Amino acid sequence: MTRWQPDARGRLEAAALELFRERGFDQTTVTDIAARAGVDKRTFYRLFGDKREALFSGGKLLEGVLVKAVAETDAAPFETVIAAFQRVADEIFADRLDLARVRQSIIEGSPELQERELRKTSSLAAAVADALRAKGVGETAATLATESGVTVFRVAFARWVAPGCDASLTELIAEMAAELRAVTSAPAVPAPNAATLT
Amino acid sequence: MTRWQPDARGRLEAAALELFRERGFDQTTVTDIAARAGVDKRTFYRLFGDKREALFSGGKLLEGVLVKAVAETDAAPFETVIAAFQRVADEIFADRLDLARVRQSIIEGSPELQERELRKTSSLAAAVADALRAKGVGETAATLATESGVTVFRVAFARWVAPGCDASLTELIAEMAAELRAVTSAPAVPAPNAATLT
DNA sequence: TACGGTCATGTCACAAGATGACATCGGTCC
DNA sequence: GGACCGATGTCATCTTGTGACATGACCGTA
Repeated sequence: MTRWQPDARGRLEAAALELFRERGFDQTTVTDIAARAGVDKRTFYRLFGDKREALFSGGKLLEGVLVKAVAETDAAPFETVIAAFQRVADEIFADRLDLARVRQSIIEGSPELQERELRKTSSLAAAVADALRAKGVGETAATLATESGVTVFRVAFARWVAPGCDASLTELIAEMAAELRAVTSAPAVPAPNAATLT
Repeated sequence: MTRWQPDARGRLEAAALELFRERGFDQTTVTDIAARAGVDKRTFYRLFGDKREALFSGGKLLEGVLVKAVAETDAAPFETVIAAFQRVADEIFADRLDLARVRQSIIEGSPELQERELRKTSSLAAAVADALRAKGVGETAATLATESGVTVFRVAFARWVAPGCDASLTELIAEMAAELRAVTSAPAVPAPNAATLT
């Protein structure tokens, strides 16, 4: 039998990232991942629900920071969510651009991973909305502010990891938030020009 | 060999819906579905990419109506998307509330199906954003208006299928759009009271 | 009627994902 | 030492999903 391996979880995550990058997600079997990490396939499934989860372990950390930020911020719902994402951008993503790009390119190469990412995002949104409701924000407002905030973050994130972008994620979030406000503000009535803050 | 069956696709969709409702998604095998429809498992996989797809066949129709509506409407981006969803609500969903409820309850019972639904929604959004860009709407505005519109639709839809709701989907969409505008409008400056249309 | 296409389907085989049941090893507590 | 326990390995099995090939129905043509 193979000797016991410390930090099986970390080793498996690293092995999975490497293999997905080298051969692609579909071309990598769970047995391959386990072999590279020096553990059994069964151990992989005890630590991760399925093959995709090996790529999405950071989700819990993200959720924690986000929820905490929401709880601590005192502003209107949408502004609170935006501020929370900006905090996450600083604390978690700022110095991990390269990793983010690798992960993103792996995800883009597999529909299965795209689905999983959407679900993770959705679950994150649910947590944020809960945090907002816990502060007394109404049901509908909490949902809409959260979803809008998530949209802003997603678009900003996509720009951030796109090649040839030198802006910081935090800046991009601010820009996209402003754009979203402009786009959803009351329709310009047939009058000549409506004054909007830009 | 089993006799040939007309409309294999329709039979399989119906069989899948029945079985998912009776036993749940996980407890139903593709072989079960095929057997009830009177065809072979292999035929199922030729008509549907995977087990989940049997529940999501209407997506293409939806996308078509939506894109057409966007192309034909002449208004600001966000308003265009909202109007398009309202048209879909009238033309497709209005008289299918019961079916929508059954489908929804099946989806809620399976994480895999939730993932697939999110992807379908995402793909729908991409199509709408493309339609918007085709009308000359800028890249960012198209994305943000679309995502916001989709959010409005999703929230409205959730209310619509919730038990004890008697409003029409179209009305709910209008309400949620107004709410979203209110939530994302510029933050109330420290001034006493900001006037907003409610 | 016979012939040759083509298209959908059935049949068989199989890799990979995922899970349950059980054995085993290392350490811990008494 | 010996009982206990948690993490791991091993084995068996089911299900998903796919490739390769055979068959049978249908269609136009000679």
